Amino acid sequence: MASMRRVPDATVARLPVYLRALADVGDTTVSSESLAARAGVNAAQVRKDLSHLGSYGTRGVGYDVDYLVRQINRELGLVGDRRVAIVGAGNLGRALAGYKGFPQRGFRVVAALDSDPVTYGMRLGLVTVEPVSSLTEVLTREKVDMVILTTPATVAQEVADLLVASGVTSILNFAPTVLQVPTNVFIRQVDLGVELQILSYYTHQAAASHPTPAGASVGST
Amino acid sequence: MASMRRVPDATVARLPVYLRALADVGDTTVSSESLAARAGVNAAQVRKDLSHLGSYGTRGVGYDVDYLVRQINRELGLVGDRRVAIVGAGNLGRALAGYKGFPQRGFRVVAALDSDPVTYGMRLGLVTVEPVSSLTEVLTREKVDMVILTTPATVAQEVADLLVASGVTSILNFAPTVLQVPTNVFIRQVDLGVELQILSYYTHQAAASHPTPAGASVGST
DNA sequence: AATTGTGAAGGAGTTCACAGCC
DNA sequence: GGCTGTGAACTCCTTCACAATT
Repeated sequence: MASMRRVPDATVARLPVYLRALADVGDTTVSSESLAARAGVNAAQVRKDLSHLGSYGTRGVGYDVDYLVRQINRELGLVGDRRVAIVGAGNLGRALAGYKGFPQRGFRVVAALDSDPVTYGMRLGLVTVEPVSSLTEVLTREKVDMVILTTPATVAQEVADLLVASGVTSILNFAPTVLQVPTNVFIRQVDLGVELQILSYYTHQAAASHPTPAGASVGST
Repeated sequence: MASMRRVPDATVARLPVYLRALADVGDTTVSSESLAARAGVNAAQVRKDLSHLGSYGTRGVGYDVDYLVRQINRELGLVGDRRVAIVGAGNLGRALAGYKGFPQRGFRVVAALDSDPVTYGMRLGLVTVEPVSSLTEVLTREKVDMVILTTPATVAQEVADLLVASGVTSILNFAPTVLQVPTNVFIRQVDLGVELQILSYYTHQAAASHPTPAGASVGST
């Protein structure tokens, strides 16, 4: 049965991966087994995950690819384009402004802001860097849905407070800081240093078991 | 008791966060409560996590900050500097080459490679882009410990095969692809599109419950 | 008095295994 | 015969609650 609302967090985290995998299925239908292989998970997992969205498969056949893609997109709230602002125009912010993967998946970078006057007027991809002092105005003008935060850690909390005050409720945070925000604001944290450190642990462990370097591949979330 | 080897994955993923949090504790000791607040987790969680490394705290007092930092670093295998190569010198690869957070945490970018002749000789931070055709040679010459993969998705698997053949066992993959690698190779996947899509889900859900926009903050891993 | 370390309870996520359907 | 949907078993992770320790 479909409705018994609330999809588990772990499932939500995998739906985008299924979406990615479905993009290069040649056929019009796909089995849980085949989709699982492409997404790098267990087939039972795929079936359980998809069952949370409803009974969209056909026994003996599999899932209709196009239909499934539509259902997952709907569940993720990926309807029209999402409008994204990048706050912090350093190395990383500049690279993300031009990242092809965003427009491909429906995320349009519509503004870039920084606190350093040197950057004002710089062109990043399709937008021009504006002063962070006009934050609220820019967010309103560009109808921003979500913010990518790429400031130094030292000012990240301060900027986050401003964002919250301006009504932003979705932040993808690259600053290596645990942001304090109200509970109605959603944060996803990406810390590249942390990723490398975790990787370091597993590599180190595998190396420690000298003779047999057998280990397990480590996923993400 | 300390040893009953094997620290749970969930704990490993939090150790770097504790490390980050410990960096700006002013005092010489810290309580699980205080550390938990800084790291954004529950105090019992902190205690259980740290108990996996051994009994390094003092009842009634807390944990000695310096000592704890050393123990966590040791557990993560963060001893000397780690040598990192960036494969794929596009937008993202170039930005990561100059990312300050890496050297700060002991990750030195010692090489950059790309398949496009236009990029050969380009200076990224401290290194010069070399052709991916000399991959094996460069990895050996620079004693590379881990690779950051920032190629387009289309060639990511192909390049990963090359890396594996050259003996690389740690890959931080930014390409939106599930890489097929032997079990002795460790992969961490960072997919920026996926992060935004997950964020989109929670935002969308919160918006759907119209009148009361109360939600929960979403962590990362 | 304060705070750790941990057994036990509780919750979440995964995998199995098979009935049910095409 | 092939494949989904799902209850049940299992494993992993989190939180509670308190005895042990300084």
